[in-house]
Amino acid sequence: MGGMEERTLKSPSHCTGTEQDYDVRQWDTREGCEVRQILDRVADKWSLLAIAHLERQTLRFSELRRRIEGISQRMLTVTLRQLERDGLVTRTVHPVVPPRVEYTLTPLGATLHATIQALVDWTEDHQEEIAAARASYDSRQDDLAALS
Amino acid sequence: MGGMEERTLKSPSHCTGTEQDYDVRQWDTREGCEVRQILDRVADKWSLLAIAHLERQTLRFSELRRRIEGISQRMLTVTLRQLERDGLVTRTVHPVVPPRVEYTLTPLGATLHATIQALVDWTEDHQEEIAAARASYDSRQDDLAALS
DNA sequence: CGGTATCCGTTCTGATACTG
DNA sequence: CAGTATCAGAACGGATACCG
Repeated sequence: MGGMEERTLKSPSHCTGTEQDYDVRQWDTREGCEVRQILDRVADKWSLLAIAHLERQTLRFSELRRRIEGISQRMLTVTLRQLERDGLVTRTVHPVVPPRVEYTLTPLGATLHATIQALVDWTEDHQEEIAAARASYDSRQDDLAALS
Repeated sequence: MGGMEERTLKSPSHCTGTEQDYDVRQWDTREGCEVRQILDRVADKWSLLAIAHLERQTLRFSELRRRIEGISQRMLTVTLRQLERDGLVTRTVHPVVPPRVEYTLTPLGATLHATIQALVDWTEDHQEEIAAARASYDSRQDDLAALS
């Protein structure tokens, strides 16, 4: 999703500008819109998983890596750094050898967890409907293609 | 995010496989996991916006395009096709000239709207905290860099 | 109007190698 | 252990041109 090189904090507030007549207007695409930017981060695949796994427990880097199956070391590092920067995760380095680095949700991160869980729950609850819809759509497409 | 060329429906169910001892296990990264795949789609930037704008109203292609500022014609088409395939959006073609194509949320899509809105609301509610966290993190980084 | 097809630069991501 | 650095391939996404 969005890059991470922007450090433009031009319009920190609600992106009100050219008014439109819908309640979705606060979070559309305008340049410098904070909400959209944060949403991109928060709706990110790996971020979602990391936050979910950190619920109510502190985990080490390698523990997280094992739990989030399929994530590369690089992506886990990048994701955790972003979450740390956003104040959603705390990173604690214990000055021992070998190094021990622990990650925890901040209170802010904890509040996000519930919301994320709702999205995950929705997905679980409706996965069969979606799979069915896809199968149906695909077979219709196949039928159309067969007419050629 | 995820590509759209996979039509593998190998494990349509809950991704239970190599068991792990956490409640997040149902939606991790294993190959063929439906939940993760759907989540990627649903958490997509443009999908979110499209669904949000379609709440309680039918919109034409061009209307959607105007409302979702910054989306290209191609991305809108791609997004709407995905949502249609997933059974979240209905596409109705009126056989008139010039063509008139209308999009509506399906009942399934409507149930997703509430969840998405919760995520958006969270983002709006906490955007200042996040902006502050970022600023704080960045200045700390700058301080560190200054020591070189 | 509502697309589709194509080209192409940008971003993302995984693999690999190396380090304190 | 917990990274960082680098590189290459894949995916994303915009611009453009064309069509029913």
